[in-house]
Amino acid sequence: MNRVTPGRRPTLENVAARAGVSRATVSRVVNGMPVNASSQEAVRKAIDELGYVPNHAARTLVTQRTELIALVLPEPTTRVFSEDQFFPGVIHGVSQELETADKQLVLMLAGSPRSRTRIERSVAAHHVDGVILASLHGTDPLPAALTRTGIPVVCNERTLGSTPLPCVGVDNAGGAATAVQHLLDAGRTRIATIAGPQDMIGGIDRLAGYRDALRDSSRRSIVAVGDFTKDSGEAAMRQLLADDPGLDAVFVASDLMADGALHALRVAGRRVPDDVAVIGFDDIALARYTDPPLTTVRQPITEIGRQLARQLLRLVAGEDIDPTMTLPTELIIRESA
Amino acid sequence: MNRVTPGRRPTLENVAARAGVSRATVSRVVNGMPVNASSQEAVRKAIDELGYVPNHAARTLVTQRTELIALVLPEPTTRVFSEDQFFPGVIHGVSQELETADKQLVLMLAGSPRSRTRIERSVAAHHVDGVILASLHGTDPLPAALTRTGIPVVCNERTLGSTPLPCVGVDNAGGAATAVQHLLDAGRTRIATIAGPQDMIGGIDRLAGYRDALRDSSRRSIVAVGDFTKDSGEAAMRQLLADDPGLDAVFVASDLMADGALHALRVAGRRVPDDVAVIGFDDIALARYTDPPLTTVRQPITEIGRQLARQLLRLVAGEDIDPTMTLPTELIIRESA
DNA sequence: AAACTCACTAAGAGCGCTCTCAGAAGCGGG
DNA sequence: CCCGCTTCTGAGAGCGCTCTTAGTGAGTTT
Repeated sequence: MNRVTPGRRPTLENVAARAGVSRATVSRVVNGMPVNASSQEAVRKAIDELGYVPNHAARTLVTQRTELIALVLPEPTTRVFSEDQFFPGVIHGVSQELETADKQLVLMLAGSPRSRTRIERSVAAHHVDGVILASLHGTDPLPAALTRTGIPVVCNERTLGSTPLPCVGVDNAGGAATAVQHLLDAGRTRIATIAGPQDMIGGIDRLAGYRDALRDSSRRSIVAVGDFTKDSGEAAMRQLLADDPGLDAVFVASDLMADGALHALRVAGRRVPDDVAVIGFDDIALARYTDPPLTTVRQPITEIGRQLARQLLRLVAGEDIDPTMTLPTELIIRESA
Repeated sequence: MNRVTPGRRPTLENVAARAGVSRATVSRVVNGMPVNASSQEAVRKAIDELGYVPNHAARTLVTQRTELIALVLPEPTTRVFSEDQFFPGVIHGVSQELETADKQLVLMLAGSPRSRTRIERSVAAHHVDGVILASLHGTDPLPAALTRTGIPVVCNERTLGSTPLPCVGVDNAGGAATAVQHLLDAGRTRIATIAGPQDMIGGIDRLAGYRDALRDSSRRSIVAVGDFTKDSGEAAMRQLLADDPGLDAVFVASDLMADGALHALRVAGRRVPDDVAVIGFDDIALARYTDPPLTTVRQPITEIGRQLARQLLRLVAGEDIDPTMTLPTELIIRESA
């Protein structure tokens, strides 16, 4: 029975019959392996006429490759759907790179415990060839669980937990230090910081960079902690002003918090940058529109996504990679400092 | 050979051998069909001990279902990675709904022509069970191409082209009319609008709603057109002020454009809402932070995503659905009008 | 006690593809 | 003119699962 059953998609078998060759030959043509020109032609013709498209599941079953890459996002964090555009940027970079490799992107939001179980099951079932993990908190058990499945995993920012994972991050400490140095160079003397959450690499390292730069200059550190949201930045700024009304600069660990800080400063009657200089971190779209436009440390978000995908693809292909990759940041000078 | 080959994942066969039953029985247990309690127990035990996870590809091959749903986003539009948070919201809703149905989300960005071909091929290969199409421009050939594959497709906003597609949208015209009515009720007499692009449903219908409401009140319409971006809103506002310096209200077809308009008004020395009242559309996060906070027409973005997924799942399950679904909007009154 | 029903389970045939392996065909050299 | 060599092609065996079709044994009826 090699007739094309109506209502059913044509198979390799049908194409082979129509072209007068064997299944194997059709398979070779489809996969670009060397085949006699005349059969090649016959097969192509048959494929066109039949509108044949290879069945993905059947291919996966034998090759053991799904051509699917999962991007796992920890949904409940403030970042996923916040204004900072971090995840859209990463998605953009990842999907660019996957496109050139002809893989598809499966988006998995790790919100509820239920969804985490689902993700683990799905990965264990070899539903995907590899996993990109984004911005997990230190205590998260997901990396360990996924590593156990044997599927390649990469992560943005190094993991805080005990499971070491290949990762690509940005030079948080270096970027922060550059920002603080810029403030020092401008003659600022009482430089505070609004740090991010201390259970995330970004929060920790940016604070460390701030401290490093200040220590070198033997000035006192003045620290408040936020959670990367605008509101928390505003609150932290008020706190700092209360603690040290004489501060003349503040390095803020995220642009969103910096926006909040600018607000608090305005309310407190301080002029930016005249009275207080402000530098943010991230260079999100908003940074160009704050009042005044925000001087900030840019992190190459799309590039992070791209490299994440590239590293993972290497792993999937069985190549060795350098387990840590750090991308440079860049100080973007606008008007707030 | 029913031994578990090392380095290879256990199969149904292995589980069956270990539990002392047939493959079919294991399959029944896995799929929750009625099975004798004792064999059930034995099978569960064997599954646990072996760490068995069903092979997805094999199952797909026979059931013809992939449990995958594609979300196709037209990448080059201004919206995908802009600040308006539309797509993140839709993704959120979609993935919520897919989670309850135990399906996975495949994200496809339709940017380059190459990527569109890839999407078509992928869908034609039955790589996914259904497709959600978001915000396509009227001239896009993708809906027609996808419909041809026989895979269920739903779309947000009705399509402008010739291919009618099941869709879920919001009451753009109604929302716009409500906003304009609110301005009329407040005694405004010269009400302008900044419309969105006229090749997108949102742009067209919101303008239509504005016109409807104004026609009923027999006032003149004053129209400028933007492209949903902040900059275009600012430019359009300047244009309107030049055209009719006496206007006392403006309905803007998106919050992002409204933010730009507020800026232009401030620069022109008009007070909001005293001199000019402003109403936006969307109710994005930013709307609460503009100066003054923006009165706007909220569209239930997450709910759109949820309903999109729900409609598609019905289609995939072979059920009939009402091809058009319109969700209500809500006027959120803040300080700009 | 024999016949018959009923609830399960076992066996086996695919699903559509890849890939190994052996055989066919083409080709120059002895 | 035949043999060994290379290059292609075809047949067939799976990949791991579902689902239909028989078949088994226990329980019920007459």
